[in-house]
Amino acid sequence: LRQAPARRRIPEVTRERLLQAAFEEFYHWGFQSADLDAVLARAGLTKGALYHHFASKEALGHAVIEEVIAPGTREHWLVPLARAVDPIETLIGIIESISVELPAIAGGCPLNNLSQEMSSLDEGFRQRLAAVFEAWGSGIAAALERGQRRGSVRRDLDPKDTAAFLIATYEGYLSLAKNSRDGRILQSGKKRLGQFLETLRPVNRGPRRPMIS
Amino acid sequence: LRQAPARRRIPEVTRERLLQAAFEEFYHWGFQSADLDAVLARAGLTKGALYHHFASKEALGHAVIEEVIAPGTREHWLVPLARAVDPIETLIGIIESISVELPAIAGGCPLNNLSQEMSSLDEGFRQRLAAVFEAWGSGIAAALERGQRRGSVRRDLDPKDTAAFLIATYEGYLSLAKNSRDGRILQSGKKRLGQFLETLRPVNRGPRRPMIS
Amino acid sequence: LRQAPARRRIPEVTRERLLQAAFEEFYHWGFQSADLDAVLARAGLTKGALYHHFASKEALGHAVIEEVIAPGTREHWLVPLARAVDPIETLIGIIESISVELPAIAGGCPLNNLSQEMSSLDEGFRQRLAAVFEAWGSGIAAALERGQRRGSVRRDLDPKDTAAFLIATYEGYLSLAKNSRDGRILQSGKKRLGQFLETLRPVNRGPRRPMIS
Amino acid sequence: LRQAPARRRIPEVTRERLLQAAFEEFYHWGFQSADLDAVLARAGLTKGALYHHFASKEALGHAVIEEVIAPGTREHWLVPLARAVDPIETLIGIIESISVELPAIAGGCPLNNLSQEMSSLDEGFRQRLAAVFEAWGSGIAAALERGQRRGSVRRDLDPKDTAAFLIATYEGYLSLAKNSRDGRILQSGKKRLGQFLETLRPVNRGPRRPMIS
DNA sequence: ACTCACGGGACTCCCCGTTGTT
DNA sequence: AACAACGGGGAGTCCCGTGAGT
Repeated sequence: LRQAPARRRIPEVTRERLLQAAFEEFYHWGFQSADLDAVLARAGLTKGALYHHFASKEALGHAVIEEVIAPGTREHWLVPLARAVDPIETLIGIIESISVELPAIAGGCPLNNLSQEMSSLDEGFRQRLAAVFEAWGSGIAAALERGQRRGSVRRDLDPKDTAAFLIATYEGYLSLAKNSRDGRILQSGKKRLGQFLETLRPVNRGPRRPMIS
Repeated sequence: LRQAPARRRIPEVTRERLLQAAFEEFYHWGFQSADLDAVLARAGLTKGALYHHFASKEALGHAVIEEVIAPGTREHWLVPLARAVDPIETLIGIIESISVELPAIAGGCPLNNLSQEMSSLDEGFRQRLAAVFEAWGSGIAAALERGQRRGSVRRDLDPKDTAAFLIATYEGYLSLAKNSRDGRILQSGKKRLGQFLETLRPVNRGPRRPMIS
Repeated sequence: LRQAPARRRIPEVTRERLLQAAFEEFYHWGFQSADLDAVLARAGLTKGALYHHFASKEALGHAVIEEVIAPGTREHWLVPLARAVDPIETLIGIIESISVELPAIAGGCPLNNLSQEMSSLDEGFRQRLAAVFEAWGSGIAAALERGQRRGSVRRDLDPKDTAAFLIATYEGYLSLAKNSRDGRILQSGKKRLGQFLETLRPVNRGPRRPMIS
Repeated sequence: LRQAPARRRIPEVTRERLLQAAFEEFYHWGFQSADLDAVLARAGLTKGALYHHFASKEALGHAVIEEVIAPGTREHWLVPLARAVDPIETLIGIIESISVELPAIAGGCPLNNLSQEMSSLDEGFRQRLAAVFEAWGSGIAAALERGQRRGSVRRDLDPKDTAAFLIATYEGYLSLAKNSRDGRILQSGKKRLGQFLETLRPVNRGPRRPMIS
């Protein structure tokens, strides 16, 4: 009549489940309006587990940025770019892979969502989010620089500036698409960004001229 | 020519004060986290006045979109564009006029803020915000079309598409600037957008070639 | 270009509309939970009219008892009984006329409803309601006494006591029917009361013996 | 044999204290007008405890019916009747035991009070209250039937109908007494009900004739 | 390491009543 | 006599956090 071994208590797993559940609730409701009880229900845990691993809701939010959102950006953008031989081709591939289906666009970009909501309210959020944006921009810029050195990217462009333009336009289109619930607007954005990326190639490599230095 | 002491019981003024105070609180804290008591304190009114003019916080939010945010967009973008002889010059002027000072960029775009927060949570918000985006895009597109007919805008571009690109990039840069608290990133964006707008001019009018059709 | 004569202001009519609307709202929601704004909407009037005619919600409630409920009891019970040649026949007729349809029984007895809710909370209500009950009981008792003098009612019964029994049983059945939403229970009660009333006839007039003195 | 200091964190006790305090407040003020803060003050607890045990005021009301009022009826009526050898004697005993003192009659019957107030407003209340009435009536009817089989109750009466008459008249008298604040009216009712119950005995057992078949 | 019961502070909404006005 | 605008006090609900216990 022994008790089943049940779920072994593995703190790392518990922490990960909390982070994942919190990410999903924050993503849907925003950080401030998210309900910790809903997070716990989703994770199948209780208050005690949460406050054992995190000091407060705010700390949980910070951890979500650092341990869920930042790694997500890394996997989606930075890792492929770091491995890329031709950064432009890689960026085009990433842009292409963005879903234009409703469930995806209706949620928007987690990073941008949190940033819009919290960056002006909590300095701890802002700095952590800024760090993610910075890493994102730096990763793109570094890839472009390597491309410049290797000859796959025009030399007369500013990598940092170009990266910022890419990110801004990308986030802007996601934002518009989220509100309009219209996949076509995102489709149009993907096309524009693709065309822009083509102009970043060296002149002798293609017939196109650069749009913006 | 003395103004009456007034101040007492002018419903239009009261309503306007409520809307303005609500706009400011919503702009700062987001809609869901905004405190109606703070709105009332800012407006110098009480619960009775609010409940008399608006059925709920949600109704107040809807009214803020329609009666504060939408008119703001109209005044800033649509009116100048409607009067414009050269739409490109006008758009460049508007872009130029954007402040890069911290207090301005730290808040972000009211329209985009509300949209990010509420469009996926409340259909009433989403539709009203979408209507503002739609009017904004249509206003730019109409101005570009007129420019095409009058010869001040290249004929080989799609007005709607171009308008969407402008808005997306504009909002994206505002978003990045808000989080980074760095005016330089917005400065860079303004420059990029200005350069892009120049490429929309007819070819014979300038030496530049268009970047994106 | 003269303004239409519109509704002439007839204070008595306004007061009556307020009382009627208040009665209906109180009947449905109970006094404490009734909403004065709903009363006014039903009456097609506004706060000013109400507080011109009544000092407070409480005063309105008092007036409803005295000017709506009490007259209702008078018309339904006292007037027929006062005119009655044979009080027993008259009482049977009144009992027979009670509707067993759902909309009627679901509301219950207005007098009893208010009494249950308010008599232990507000002495002003209690006294006015007690006065209505007292008049009701006295009216039945007086009719029975006249019947006794005229020979149409058994002389070995106490009129006051018999009246109280009638009212109690009548209200009790209405109460049960209201909760059960079952007309059959009220039907059964009407039958019982009718049989009881028959036993009040003098012995030589019918074969039955009285149940309770 | 010392009792632990206890008092801390025994959910069943806490829940019971909430139910009891709620019952008393509802009994005095009516459900809708009862103040949850008063309930909590009476129970010596706070909002958190209430919200932990009950989802809403409505749920608390439902629980009060099922866990306070229904058991009260069971103990007072159903248990004695279930054990009764002579149901008529038992019923007379119960009726006799009703207090005619002011504090008791001023409150009225908790079941009837709630029923009057809520049965037409909330279907959840109505059904739960109807279930209590149904159990009450069935308990009396079952006891009468047993009496009929054993010869202690007249066979020419309908048990269900007779039970309904008893309950209706009982509740009606309580209602009148509550409003009049006069114990004599309830005294009179108890006498009437006692006399009626005597007529339910078999004919050969006593000299009396039945009043109502 | 995690559970459960509970504390307690807002926040939105409701609604009675008042005031200035026509 | 009646209206519209507004004052202002809670009421019910929500939800973050704590603490004893296992």
